[in-house]
Amino acid sequence: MGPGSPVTSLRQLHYFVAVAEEGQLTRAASRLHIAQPALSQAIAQLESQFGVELLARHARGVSLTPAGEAFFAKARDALAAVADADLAAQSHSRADSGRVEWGFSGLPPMVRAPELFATFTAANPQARVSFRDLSWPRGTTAAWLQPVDIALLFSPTPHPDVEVYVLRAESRVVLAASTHALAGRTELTVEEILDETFCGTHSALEPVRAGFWRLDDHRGGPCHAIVGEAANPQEMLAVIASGCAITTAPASAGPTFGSAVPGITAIPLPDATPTVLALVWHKHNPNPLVDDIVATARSLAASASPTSASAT
Amino acid sequence: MGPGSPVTSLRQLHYFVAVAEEGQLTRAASRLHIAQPALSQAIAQLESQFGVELLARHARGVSLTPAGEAFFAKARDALAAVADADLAAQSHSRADSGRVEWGFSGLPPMVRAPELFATFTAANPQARVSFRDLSWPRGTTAAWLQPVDIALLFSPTPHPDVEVYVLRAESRVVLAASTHALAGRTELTVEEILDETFCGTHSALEPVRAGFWRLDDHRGGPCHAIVGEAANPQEMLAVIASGCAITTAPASAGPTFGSAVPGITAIPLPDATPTVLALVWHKHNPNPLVDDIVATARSLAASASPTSASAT
DNA sequence: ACACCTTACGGAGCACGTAAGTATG
DNA sequence: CATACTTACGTGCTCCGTAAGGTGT
Repeated sequence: MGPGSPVTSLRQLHYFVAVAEEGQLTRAASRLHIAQPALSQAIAQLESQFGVELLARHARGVSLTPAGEAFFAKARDALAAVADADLAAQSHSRADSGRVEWGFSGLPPMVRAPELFATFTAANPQARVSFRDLSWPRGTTAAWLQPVDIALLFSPTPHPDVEVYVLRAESRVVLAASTHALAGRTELTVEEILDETFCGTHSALEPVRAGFWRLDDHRGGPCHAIVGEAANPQEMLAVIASGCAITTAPASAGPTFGSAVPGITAIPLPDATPTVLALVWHKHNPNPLVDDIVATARSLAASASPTSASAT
Repeated sequence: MGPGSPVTSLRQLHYFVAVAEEGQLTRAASRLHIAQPALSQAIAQLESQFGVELLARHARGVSLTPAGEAFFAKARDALAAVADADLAAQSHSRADSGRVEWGFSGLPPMVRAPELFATFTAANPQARVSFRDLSWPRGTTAAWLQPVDIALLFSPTPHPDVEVYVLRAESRVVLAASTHALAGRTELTVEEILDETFCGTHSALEPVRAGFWRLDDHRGGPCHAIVGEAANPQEMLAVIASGCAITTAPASAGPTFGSAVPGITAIPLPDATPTVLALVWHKHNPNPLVDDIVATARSLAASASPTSASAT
């Protein structure tokens, strides 16, 4: 709008944010899959456009000037806003062409909820479904499921923009390496394992979610010992299998993981608070197939046992 | 972040927003200063990236599909966020190089507040000042003064991110054409002119601000007759000079306008609620010269009469 | 017949990669 | 001397403008 405004390009914003996050041009360049001199040029161009030094160069890399800090914060917001616009358009694209994208974390929808999935696909044979592994929720639930139409999630954190429909409650099991001291047990109590070493999760995870699987709610506080920084179920399994930590998991995940990874056993933990498996989706999602999925889930619950499922 | 995301360019966002606002490719292209086929290509590219029709083409132009509507809203937000990042960097640029940009509407700072301006420039001879005519505030006060460091504004609307320092209160005058029925009067009362035809303002102006100058606060409601849609003082003067409407204005503007535009007279309106002239600037503005200006204003007020000015 | 949008094609600018140069600990 | 950033230069891509082709009122 304003005459003579420098009008930065999105490319510059992406590049600058990468550099700010990495603290080094060389590493940022490799993350961006471009040559390092190209990045150097792009940043120089950005600085000359504004007439400010955004980066302070020193031998070990670069750091942000005050101006750089301010611009960094705004640039991240701007990129998020652009991504949001992108995703809105893609969502409509799927809605218009009869496609629907499921999000999940760990095990795919047809394993987590076979009846629901089978019933839906049988009733909508023309619908083209696709899947995306979302790892674990970082930031809010709304941000997490932004790239998909609907997702399956254990014990979702409520969010004003997100609708939730609970499919079922599940008891929990302890996952431990076969070499672990607890591996021989056929059943455990929460009391017995509160002081065990648990597997840690990525720092960007919602603390309340991360703590749930480590029994923080039973203990009333954080674990005494945490090992690892898993960002998704696969990484966590690796830590568990190595024998240095344990975790809890939904009961339905036990057999699958136990058979998939030879070195891991699942031990029932009946007195832990159960976890709930839920469908989550954005309010005002334009995709009619999302409504179909939820309707399918509702009718399944009604036909199975009229009071077993509830909506929020 | 997400693999395989279409990553729209800022250029596409600008183009799409222009088309959506104009409702026509041809007009949008001329507004963007590009040829119309280039726009057609760019929009087509955007649509093929997403796989949705954003625009419905018909003979008289284009309209937005539901997907287009959703994307339009997000695209505007994204562009605003990018512009915000731009302006933050520019603000730091001025701060680092000893420059400061004044915003104003109508008459420049050295006319509105000569002492303040002269004292500041005398004390900071090395400071390079620049000016920008911001027309009248559209949207919030914060958005209005985004492109500048500090601005002079009559009766600013409060905003949580904006600091205000009141310089002085001013009585108001009526501006009318020399041919107007009221032109012969040497003084008027609010009562006498409540039912006059007033000059209208651009629809995007804050209603509370626009109404103030049409005496809505005295009348307790909107004018009975409004003519014109002025977006800035110059356009309003044109309407006034044409004789079909009147307006109120700060007393200090009367002599200037009266002498600048021969066909206009200013008539005192002593019983109207006074207007206040204030400095406004963003909280956390990084430019030290902004603090200098405010400090100068404070010390001037203190030396003139210890209780005449106040800060909020 | 007019107004608007689309397709076709050639040219200019720019962003990238490779290679050589500079500074700092 | 190793690491990290900068400058130099050639190339390919993309975006734009001109020109010609559609389509509905």
